[in-house]
Amino acid sequence: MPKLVDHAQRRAALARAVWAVIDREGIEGATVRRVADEAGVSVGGLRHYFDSQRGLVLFAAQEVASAVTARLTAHLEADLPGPERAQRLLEELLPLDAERRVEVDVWLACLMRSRVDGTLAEVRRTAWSGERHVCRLAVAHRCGVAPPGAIGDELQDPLLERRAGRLHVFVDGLTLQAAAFRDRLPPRAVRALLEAELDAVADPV
Amino acid sequence: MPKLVDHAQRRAALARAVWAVIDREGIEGATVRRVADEAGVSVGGLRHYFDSQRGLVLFAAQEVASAVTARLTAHLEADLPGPERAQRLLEELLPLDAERRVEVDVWLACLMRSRVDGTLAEVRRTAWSGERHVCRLAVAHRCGVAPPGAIGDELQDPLLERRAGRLHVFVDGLTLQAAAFRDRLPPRAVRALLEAELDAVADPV
DNA sequence: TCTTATTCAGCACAGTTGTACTGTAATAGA
DNA sequence: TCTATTACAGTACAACTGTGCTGAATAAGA
Repeated sequence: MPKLVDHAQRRAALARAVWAVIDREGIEGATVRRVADEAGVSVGGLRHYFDSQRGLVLFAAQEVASAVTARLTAHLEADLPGPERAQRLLEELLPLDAERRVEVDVWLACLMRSRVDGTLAEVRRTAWSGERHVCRLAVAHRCGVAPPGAIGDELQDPLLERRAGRLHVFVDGLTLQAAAFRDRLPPRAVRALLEAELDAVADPV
Repeated sequence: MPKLVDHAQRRAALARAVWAVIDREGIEGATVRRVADEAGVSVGGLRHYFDSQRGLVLFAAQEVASAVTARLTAHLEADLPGPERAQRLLEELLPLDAERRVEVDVWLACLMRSRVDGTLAEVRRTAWSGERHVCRLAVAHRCGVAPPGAIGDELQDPLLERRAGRLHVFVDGLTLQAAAFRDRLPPRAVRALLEAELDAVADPV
């Protein structure tokens, strides 16, 4: 046998190449040839790990979810006061630096494509549930109430559950605007808007 | 000379064909051939009105802005109580029926592409300013203060100006979620969320 | 050392793409 | 009636696309 490559790690690296190409040329530029060039392999080599281009893009989208989830769990394991933890959690979803900007760009591109590409529709649904869960966690930590246990569990207080829904919409708007109108919404402004929104979440009990 | 066709009207009809194709197959499906098929002309016939595919897509995006603007001015000329006018104005930006859903899908697709297609970058900027203006108008009409005169003019009350910015983010989030997660956010829920947000805009003066 | 499964590179191929080009039918103005 | 111009259809072509295939280099296990 040859070098005996770590299959999962190799696929992850190729997914990062997809991110780089999408970041540079948009999702329409994410062709097998350009991704292969970006990763420094041939089309045949790429095809050894992904049997179709759709599978490649799908995996790249799933890797975005994985990367975000990893950072979120790290924040949840860290010892932080509730309000600050709420802010940090939601900031992980926003394009506040180069890394998260790429993730958001890839994610939004795949989100749009999921309308006509069925293979992406499933990851879109799970991402919505996951993001809603993060919003509920943020509301719970901001207000000092018990966080929901599993994904899909609503907050006990109906008012706070409603506010989590509103927060979800707001965070998505912040994501879209910060990604599409980068010049109008620099990271500082994004953080300030998010902070104000979290204050409003906890305002009158 | 032949039939002596109305050039502008013909271009508008072809732009609608672009909408239909993007709605059905996404922006990647908006090739000259498929648009020509949709419009019932040949590629040569299409090229007689648009000398490039990018120009075709650009015009289709501009036509979205035109359609929305036309409806907005109609609402502004109608005689309605302030709060209801505010709601109606913002509802024109949201995918609440089939027509507006197509517009939003086309717009979001072009917005994403504008990151890598310079010809779309300009229309993106003007759209942001226009949408911000609509949000300021909505806040002004909801709160009974003087609406801004020209696009770009801020609200006199800094608090209300800040709330217009927040409303802008929220409306974009609502647009994105309603378009991408149609099953989770039916039109009724979208309207309710918007109404609650407008109530919050006018809540404590 | 030999075998054999793994990791890739490279090419082939059919289909699609944007754009340029030619030809043709049609009609307004002379 | 003649002519020049407009509105298309159709074709051509080079570039690019995803995918299938072949084959070579590699190194772990016999």
